[in-house]
Amino acid sequence: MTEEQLAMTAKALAHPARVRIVRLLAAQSECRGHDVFAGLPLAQSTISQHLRVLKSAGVIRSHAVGTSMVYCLNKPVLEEFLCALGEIASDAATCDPEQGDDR
Amino acid sequence: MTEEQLAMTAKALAHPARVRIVRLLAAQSECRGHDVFAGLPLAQSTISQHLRVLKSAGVIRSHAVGTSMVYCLNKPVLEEFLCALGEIASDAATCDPEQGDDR
DNA sequence: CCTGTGTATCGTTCATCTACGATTGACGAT
DNA sequence: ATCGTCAATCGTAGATGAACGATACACAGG
Repeated sequence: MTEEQLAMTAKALAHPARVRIVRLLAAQSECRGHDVFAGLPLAQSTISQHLRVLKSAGVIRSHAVGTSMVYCLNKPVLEEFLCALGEIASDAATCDPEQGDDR
Repeated sequence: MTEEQLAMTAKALAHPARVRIVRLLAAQSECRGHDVFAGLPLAQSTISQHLRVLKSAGVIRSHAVGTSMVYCLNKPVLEEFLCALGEIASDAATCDPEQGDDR
């Protein structure tokens, strides 16, 4: 995974409202738009925007059901992201103590 | 981990230059400032700023050695982040096909 | 046909991010 | 003392993000 791709996915997750959405979707598998809108203390238009960000990063997917939308996590994308980061982390030696921060 | 904390760490990783830095540090354990500055096609001041972002999110640590700085990953922080996200992802059912995106 | 519901999009405002050059401050070496 | 090196910080310009209300559109129900 390139640095751009990693950064893109991270950016999609870089806002509390979006993390919340991801958690909602994880908790209930498929989730109607109304439930998402009701699950956050934000205007509908704002949430719609967050959904778009998540979707264009590939973190979630959506499809219409009747008159409304259903959103769900795109698990593979999330997993690939975790995997790529995990590899980086496991490469790292556990840079020991020397404890404090200086300067 | 709260949504804010998750989002904060994600935000720290939400820029290609910062992902790059994290990769550099993972690759060489401890890394002199000069090497970081040389490893990216950006001005020194810009890189220094990115380092600060990573550091204040707790993703990296630093200490002075002689006249220069040494940076290293803060592995536990990275791991906690991965772990928290991993739990979310594993909660999620694999929201099947219905394939396409609509609307 | 009119109305309401469910979402997306537009336009705007304010805040934050990114990048840079210039500057600063600490330290070593000459 | 003077200079060069290393890294952080300042100040600024331009880009992007976040939030909102208003509006637009598709469709279902009456």
